[in-house]
Amino acid sequence: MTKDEIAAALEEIGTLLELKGESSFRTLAYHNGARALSQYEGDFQELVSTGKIGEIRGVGASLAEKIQQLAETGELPQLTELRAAIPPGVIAMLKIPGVGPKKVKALSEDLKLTTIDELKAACEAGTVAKLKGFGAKTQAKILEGIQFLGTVGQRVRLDLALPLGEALLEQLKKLPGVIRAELCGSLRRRRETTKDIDILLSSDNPKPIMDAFVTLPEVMQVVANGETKSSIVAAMVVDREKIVLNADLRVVGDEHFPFALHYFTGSKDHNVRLRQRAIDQGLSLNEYGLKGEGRDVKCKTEADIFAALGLDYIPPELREDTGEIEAAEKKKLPKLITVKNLRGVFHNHSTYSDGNASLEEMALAAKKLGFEYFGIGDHSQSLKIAGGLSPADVKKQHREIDELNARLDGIQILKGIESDILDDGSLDYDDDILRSFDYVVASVHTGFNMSSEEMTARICKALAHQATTMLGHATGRLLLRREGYKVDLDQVLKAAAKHGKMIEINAHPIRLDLDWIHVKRAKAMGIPIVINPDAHSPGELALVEFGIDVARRGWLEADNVFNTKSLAEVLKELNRRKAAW
DNA sequence: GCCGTTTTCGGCCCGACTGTTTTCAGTCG
Repeated sequence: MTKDEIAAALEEIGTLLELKGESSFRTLAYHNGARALSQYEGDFQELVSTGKIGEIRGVGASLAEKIQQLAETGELPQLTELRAAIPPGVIAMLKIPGVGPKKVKALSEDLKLTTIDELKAACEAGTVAKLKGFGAKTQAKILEGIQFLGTVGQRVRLDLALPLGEALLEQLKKLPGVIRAELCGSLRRRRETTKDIDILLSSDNPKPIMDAFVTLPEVMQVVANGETKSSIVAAMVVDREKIVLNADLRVVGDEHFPFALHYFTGSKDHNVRLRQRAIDQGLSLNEYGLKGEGRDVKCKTEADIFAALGLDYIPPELREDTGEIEAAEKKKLPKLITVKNLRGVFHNHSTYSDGNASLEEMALAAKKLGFEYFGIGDHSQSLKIAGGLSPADVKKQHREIDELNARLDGIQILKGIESDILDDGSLDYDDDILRSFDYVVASVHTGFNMSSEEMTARICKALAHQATTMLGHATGRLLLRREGYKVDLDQVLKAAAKHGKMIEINAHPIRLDLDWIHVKRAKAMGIPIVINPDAHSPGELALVEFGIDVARRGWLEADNVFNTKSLAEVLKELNRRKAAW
């Protein structure tokens, strides 16, 4: 077993033990061990062969033995037994918001429920409410949660789906007879979540390619295996999670490739509009070609298709029928930002709060990515659970930053804070301390159940505060896990514009908040956007790439994004803001 | 199950919130 597969197995044991009612400290040890293992950057095979797995911090004698066994045999009796004792449907119940291990244990043991469907039926019959510790409200909340899961379906986050899609694509590209191959669909458009993987390739000899596709190591199940289209269920461990997705492969002759690429990239709405445009010009567009009366319009690339229809090339991220065709016609498409435009980041954490690396380690990692500046934005004092900084901690951190800036070359650390927006909309320190920061990221972490009116007023008040530089994760959503708090984002955008504040695209792939639709609105209102990784470890700094995807989907150019500016320009602007306070 | 220049036993980020209770359990971040 690979390191990541073992980490996933430990994660699974931890979860299964939770459902059996094990001590939370013991189950936490499995989850911690899994994370420690997956983040280990040295040579894992060497650790296995020399029996030194226990040297990883967070892995003790017991876990080391289990890891060793999994690495050598791929099996562990403990895991096999746990899996046999707890049905997958019971584990799935954990995904219902508001339902944790204790509730699942009661539902599965006392009511003998084994699937979400059975749970739904039990709620509708009213039997759940009669269970000790449960009640009418809990029962209603569970039903609501199940409905939420239903609307989410089996979607998978971009950062988890992409590695699986790319793994399949790379293997296909190596096969003999493949001329061109690309990911299509929502993965190519870089949507936040995806429900299947679409792959297109061109070849003159599809049969052997199809046969190879349905026997790739990631294949769990073959759904269809034809000449031009095959479907599989594919699985891969990504970031300690087992990702399962449908994957479709379509093979076309190379002369059809650009048309099929455009067709299967979508979106559907974009395609409908483009086909209509073709009809208006006396042409007909489908996945096999662009045809006029008795003639084919030859196209070698997608750009040729757009050109034939009188349009500039439209990047996949913009193909949502939100005005891109009109803009392409007028040659007014944005020159989209790329990850190379970023010169620094502002919202990151260190061991001062809930990050897992020191300030210096984080700053050096930022330098390695080519950044000129690294802004720290640890949590503020009231967020105790995340190790929020007391005023004394702030002073200590600032002294360390001064010392590091004197010592380090090629990277400047900026003194920021992620200040909680308190329930009444005020910030989390008094003005004297707030003045000691170069900038303030204001974010909501508590009181998610407020009404939309209250939450909107709360955030708008924080935006009116002179110390606030930018708004962090605007809705607090966690993709496929938790809806954001209720807030009127249009009012928030108005307040940001009025007070000259920036808004963050939180690039962490579980958030991607502000979403691309509101990013586009923010751009139209002249609000500067900041792309922040919200990194809690050095490796997470690279997550900015997912923020770039959102920015591109929101039509942003480099000029619209504050952290494309040089260190000198950034300092000048931050100082200007402080001077105006 | 992990960890330790105060500990090899006894802790383990901890407080808010909700819904169930009548003093607390479960969930969340």
